[in-house]
Amino acid sequence: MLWYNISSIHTPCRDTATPRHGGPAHARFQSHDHRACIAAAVTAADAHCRARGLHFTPQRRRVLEILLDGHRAMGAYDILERLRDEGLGSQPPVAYRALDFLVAQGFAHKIERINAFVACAHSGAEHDPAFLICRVCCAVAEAEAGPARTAITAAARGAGFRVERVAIEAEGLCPRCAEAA
Amino acid sequence: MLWYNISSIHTPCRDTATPRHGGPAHARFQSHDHRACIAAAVTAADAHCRARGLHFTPQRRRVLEILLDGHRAMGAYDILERLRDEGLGSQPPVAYRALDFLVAQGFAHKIERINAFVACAHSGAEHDPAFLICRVCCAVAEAEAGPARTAITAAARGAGFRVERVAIEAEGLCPRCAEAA
DNA sequence: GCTTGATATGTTATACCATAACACTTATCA
DNA sequence: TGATAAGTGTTATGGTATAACATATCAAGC
Ligand SMILES: [Zn+2]
Ligand SMILES: [Zn+2]
Ligand SMILES: [Zn+2]
Ligand SMILES: [Zn+2]
Repeated sequence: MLWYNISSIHTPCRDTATPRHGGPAHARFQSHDHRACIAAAVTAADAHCRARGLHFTPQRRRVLEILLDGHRAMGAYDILERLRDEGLGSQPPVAYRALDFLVAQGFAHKIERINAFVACAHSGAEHDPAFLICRVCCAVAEAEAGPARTAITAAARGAGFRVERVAIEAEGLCPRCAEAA
Repeated sequence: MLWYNISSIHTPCRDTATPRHGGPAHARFQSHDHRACIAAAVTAADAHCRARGLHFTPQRRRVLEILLDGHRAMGAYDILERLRDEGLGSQPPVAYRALDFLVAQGFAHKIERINAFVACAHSGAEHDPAFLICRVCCAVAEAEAGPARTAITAAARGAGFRVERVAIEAEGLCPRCAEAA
């Protein structure tokens, strides 16, 4: 189970601090080599693209690194801000194009509930993600949705609907906030 | 299984016609008394509010009627347009407040994937909705998500996460578009 | 009735999210 | 090396949602 925080959404998390690796709150990797974990994910993405003849361009790579580095769900404009600071782009389409690519390749996921993006916790391996979103602190975790996906796919088949993708997003209380309440 | 169409979203359904009851496409109620079905849902909402001391105000009632009448997923601004035409409100908060109320009471659902709202197909009875969204024609159906919800709730419990609400939204091909393909 | 607090509405302004469109560059391959 | 596809830079705009504050309405107790 991976925990991320999101930085800038409407409510109730506008004022949420933006924890980094080793920071407060729901960071899961309290004592791992985050630099190495970023490198591993980027390397995996690189190999994936190389094998398929896709262009893992500097911009796309950098956006993935930013998502991995933040280790939390981020809005497209959060990412754009980082890119701008680094001179890698200044207009929304720059961020959205890179994010579209990363999502299409499975290196990142979009969380519809909060209009945010998060690096995949599984290095692009085939999987069915579900997201657990804390309504108090806005931390986000990626969980396995295999059984739930199977259930909804079966239900849909009964209605003649052919499922291609499933978004499962649960809202509730993360362990920390549940304990505080 | 209930089918709705949505009227104004980004892609790929910008140009989608806005089917009404008895109209084309995925309307389920091809031969029922839609006027009566609207009345029944409104009456149920009225009773629900009366029992709880909630104010089922004319605005809220009218927004529910609009959703029921359209019999499809609608954006907040679609609804606002209707309200404006009828002299019942002209600014975004008017629509959003009514929608927030309806969603909170279970009379309507929000579909995150397409930023749209739809009248509940079960007159507010306790249930776990999942939505099936056709990526070609943007039709939307409400299905039962009980087993899937159970699965994801169990998975979350394993992570110490306490689930309160689950949004399950499947994207794929509706029967009609699957057949056409 | 009148006060009072809670709830709902009217309105302005603004913030936030996402894409269309077009010019230009870079990569790929025959 | 010319043709084609893919990626990037940039401007402008469209679509979604809320903050904030003034006003009105409702419900309950005095
Ligand atoms: Zn993932
Ligand atoms: Zn939390
Ligand atoms: Zn009907
Ligand atoms: Zn369809």
